[in-house]
Amino acid sequence: MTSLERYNFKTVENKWQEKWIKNKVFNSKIDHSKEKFYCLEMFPYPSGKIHMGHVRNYTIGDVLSRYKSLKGFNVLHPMGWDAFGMPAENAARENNLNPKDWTNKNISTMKGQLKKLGLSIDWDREISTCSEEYYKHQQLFFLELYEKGLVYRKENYVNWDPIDQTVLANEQVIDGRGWRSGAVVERKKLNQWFFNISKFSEDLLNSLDKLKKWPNKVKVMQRNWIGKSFGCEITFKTDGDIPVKEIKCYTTRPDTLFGFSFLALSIDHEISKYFLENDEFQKFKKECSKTGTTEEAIAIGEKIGFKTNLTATNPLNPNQKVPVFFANFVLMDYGFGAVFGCPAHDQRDYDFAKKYNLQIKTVVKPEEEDDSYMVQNEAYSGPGLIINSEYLNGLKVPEESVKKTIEILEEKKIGKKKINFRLKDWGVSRQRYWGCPIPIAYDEKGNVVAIPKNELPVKLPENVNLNCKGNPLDAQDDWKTIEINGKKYKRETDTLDTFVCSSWYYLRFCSPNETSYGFSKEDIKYWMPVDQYIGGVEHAILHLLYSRFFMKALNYKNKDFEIEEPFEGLFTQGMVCHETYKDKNNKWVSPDEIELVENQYQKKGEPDNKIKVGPSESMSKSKKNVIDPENIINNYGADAVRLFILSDSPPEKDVQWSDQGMIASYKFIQKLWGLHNKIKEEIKKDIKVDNKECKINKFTNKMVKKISSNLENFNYNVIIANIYETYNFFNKEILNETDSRLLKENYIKILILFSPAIPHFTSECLEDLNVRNNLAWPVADPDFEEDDKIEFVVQINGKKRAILKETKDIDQENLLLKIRSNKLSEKYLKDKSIKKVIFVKNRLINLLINE
RNA sequence: GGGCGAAUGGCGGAACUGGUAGACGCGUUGGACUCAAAAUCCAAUAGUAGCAAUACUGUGAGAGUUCGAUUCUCUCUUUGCCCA
Repeated sequence: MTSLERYNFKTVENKWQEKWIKNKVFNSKIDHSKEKFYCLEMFPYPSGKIHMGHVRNYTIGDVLSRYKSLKGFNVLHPMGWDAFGMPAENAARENNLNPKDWTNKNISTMKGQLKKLGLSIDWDREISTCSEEYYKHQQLFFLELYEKGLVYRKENYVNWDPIDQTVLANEQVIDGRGWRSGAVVERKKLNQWFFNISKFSEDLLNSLDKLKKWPNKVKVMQRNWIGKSFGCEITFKTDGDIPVKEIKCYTTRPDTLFGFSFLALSIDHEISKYFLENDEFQKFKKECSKTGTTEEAIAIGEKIGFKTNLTATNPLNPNQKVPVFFANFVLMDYGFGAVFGCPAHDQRDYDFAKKYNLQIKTVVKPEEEDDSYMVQNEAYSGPGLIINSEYLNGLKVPEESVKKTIEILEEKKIGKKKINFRLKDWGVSRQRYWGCPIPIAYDEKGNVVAIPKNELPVKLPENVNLNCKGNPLDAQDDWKTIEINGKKYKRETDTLDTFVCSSWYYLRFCSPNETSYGFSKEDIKYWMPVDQYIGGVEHAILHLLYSRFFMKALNYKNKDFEIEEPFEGLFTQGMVCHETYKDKNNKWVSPDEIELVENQYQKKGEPDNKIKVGPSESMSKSKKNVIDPENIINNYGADAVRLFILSDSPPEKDVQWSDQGMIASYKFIQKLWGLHNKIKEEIKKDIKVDNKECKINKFTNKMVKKISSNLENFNYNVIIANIYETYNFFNKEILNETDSRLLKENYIKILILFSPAIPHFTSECLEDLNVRNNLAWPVADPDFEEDDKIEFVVQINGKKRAILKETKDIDQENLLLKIRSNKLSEKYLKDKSIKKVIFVKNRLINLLINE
């Protein structure tokens, strides 16, 4: 390529991508002489094509990986596919395909697209969760956890779609209806497999403190999710027409016990067995099943109750007897499925009490109110003092009151202190075909038997009819029926939640080819934990919590497994957003269907179809505000795309897609190429200039420091600004006579500094200068760190009045002398006395004078 | 309702542990090149006043600490996310 040609990104990028793959540049192996760095981005679901979110995620990870490699780390940077899941099953059903074929086709498309981005990935470690080589190990883990007692089966409520005969995930229920069938979703009880994640609640909570390199935001979310609460277990004495003498309940507010006005039970509470024959109760139960299973649905939905003939006695006030209800807002899996209602100080209880005309007694007042304070139109749940509660009166809410009341209850042997967690066990059963089969079978009586380990994997049958109702595996009689030791069994037909697959994939990357087990001890000992994990904040809770649980579960009763936390560092990147467009019919329109005519968007070729511009939102297919990365890469090149996606916003924040910004990045690469050729010409001239004050050395050293620190702190947008700054500097500096050797030396350093962001371009330039091997991250040279002259800010009474360029390390007296001999003095200091001088070395001087 | 964050030019954003606010980019304006346009290059670009030097105002609002606050503290407003 001659210097006059434009930079041909297609040729250059292709050339380097092929070279990198051919020479296995990014392949990693254990090397104990080097410090390792495991960089992992959340692996993609192979939905068809990559989207801009992927581009951003993987560019961020790639910049980091390349930087760490240049710093001398032994970097592991793998990629794989979260390949099981619903979309494959749906797409296969619609197009009459096999989910496996659909998935594999997508994987190959997306792999090609990722390669075009020039990512420094060790593709030899590629894994796919839908492959038998992967999921057989997962089945073994399942059995191991089962043996350790961390997996169990129980009946649980699910969202049931009566038309499709299938279980729906919460997000598949839209306005109470199935997303596909439109049928009103029911609550149904099904036998499901559970991972006992709640066993580790305390541990999952406490070890969050050890995760120093996690964003605080995510830790807070996980803490809230785990939801540790200090409360009290109280036993209420009951009377009535059924043989129940006491009911246990859990509360975090025992201090409001004098405001007790009803007891509410879950419809699944054990005493519901006395109401099996009661038609009214059955009707009520049906009514309850109409509200979804999510906490949100319960919170928003109307609170309804069913009054029993039982009464409960207030343990602190035996004269008070209150009614007992079944209520739809009480969940069986929180506490004991029973709560005591104190309407004055809990909004939910307040709404319920209003509806059923129950007593509302105020027992907490805000500090500034007097004792006659009464709760009016809404519950008061803030801090204050206890009132109307005999011996509890005057206690500070909540610091003293909760603790003190628990002590009293414990003394009276009515209740005891209890710690409760909101975190529930993880239901992993899914009634679907395209997932990892659960390695379990049942005998005729329904007894559970584990599939013998030597018969793993339990493979998914290949040719199934996906168009049947319910789980397709259920209809596979020949697959279902098996024989173990001559006895007949029926297989479990549920498959595992795909979150299980992604809970341990980072281990598999350490030993992708290990056949006997999911990973080898030696491999994970070297590579784990993941030093930097990068992905969307939308996984802040589930995926990250499940992965953390999986490590704890593998660790449990296993001395060999030494890893406690999978992800040492976490970075959550923001989304890629774009304006949304609607046409005159209020239909979403994609950005490439519109054109700008006289400052007004219209649909291409339809001048009367004006487009309404909506707010910028995260790119999504449903709103059509997507930009296809492949087109963009083809038009502008991977380096330009990488440059743009990094440049406009800090990586943790959302970024606005901008066509103009994209074009600017493309043009900038061209400008850089022009500069490269100018520099090359300069170097050829072999100029010798003896100049110790060489600006170029100072500048480069400053950039080494800046870019290194910006890389360390994920200030990737600032790095791009640094690159522009560097361009501006060299473009000017090149006009001056510069020593050729120094120019070359510094320019090579600069190219290395640029290389994490725009690797194809810099590789080409370095090769063009005959620089080939042993590239290492430059180190700032202390000789050139600072200028000899420093700009001092001169403030008079705190206001900036001038900037003086003076020698470094000048002291206060000498600087004052300089100021006195300056015209400044005439203007501001004449006839004034200096009261005080504030002197900050090598930075600023502030003179306080009398006005 | 509770928790965690955010607010800086026309726009995206920068500013080390309190020390020159607005780096860098986009956009806009003017100029060069061109028959013309595109592309490219050069210059200007927080606001107000001024020919200018310069002065004053200015980091959501209000207070406070300080010689000095975008940065620290308090109150408020708006807004995002999570939980209820």
